[in-house]
Amino acid sequence: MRGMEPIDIFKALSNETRLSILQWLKEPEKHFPKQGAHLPKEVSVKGGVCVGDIQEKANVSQSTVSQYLNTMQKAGLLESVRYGQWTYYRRNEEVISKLASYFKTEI
Amino acid sequence: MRGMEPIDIFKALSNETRLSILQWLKEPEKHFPKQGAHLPKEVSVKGGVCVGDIQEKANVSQSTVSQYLNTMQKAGLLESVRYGQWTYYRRNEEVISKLASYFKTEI
DNA sequence: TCATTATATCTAGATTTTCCGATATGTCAA
DNA sequence: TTGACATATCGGAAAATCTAGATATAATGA
Repeated sequence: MRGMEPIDIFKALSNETRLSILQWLKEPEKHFPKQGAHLPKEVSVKGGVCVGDIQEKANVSQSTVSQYLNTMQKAGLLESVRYGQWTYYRRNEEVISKLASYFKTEI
Repeated sequence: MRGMEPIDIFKALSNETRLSILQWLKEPEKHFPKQGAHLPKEVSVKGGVCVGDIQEKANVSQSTVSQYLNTMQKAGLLESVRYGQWTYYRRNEEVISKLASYFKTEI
């Protein structure tokens, strides 16, 4: 994780769907009831949701959601873990809380 | 001032120059030494800086800075006061602090 | 090995944003 | 009035972003 780039983060947040995804991932169990269905229970991807589940909820094409998630990851808002054929995305709380302080002090 | 629209705010912040303007206006006396030069001293436009001074510092065309300021005002980040032939822009601290709480609680 | 499933990447047309020069509007002072 | 100055708005070419379909990659299981 390189230094936070506020501009890239703001660009990532400048889209209704991407902003929603970030908010959904605050409470994955609430917004993605089937969460973790594919995971054997000894594996934990805490807070992570797979691309397909996010796509279904976001209601955009598969390529679009994949690109959205990539954009958000490059901005630092999300991180991903691959497990088998699934990629689980979750919030990068460290960056997000840095962003909140940036907001308070710099904006 | 209508309800805050986070997306519009993030769009407004997704530009290096606009973001700088917002930050410059945190400390106008520091970044705009000639601040208020046109104002008779009985008139106070506290924290406000005129378009020309902002343009000079931002180093973009007059029409561009005017549009930037308008964008930021529509997003709620700035407010303007006209005095004679000058328009003074300053931060809308109320909206900005609402935004900071929005950030903490919703993002 | 092969078919299937999940995700990523490539490509491109449509849409939006950027940013300027030109021009309009508004204010002041002579 | 008129001319000079400050700012706003208009119009448009270029650049960036959006979003999807097509295709590639990777993992799984039969």
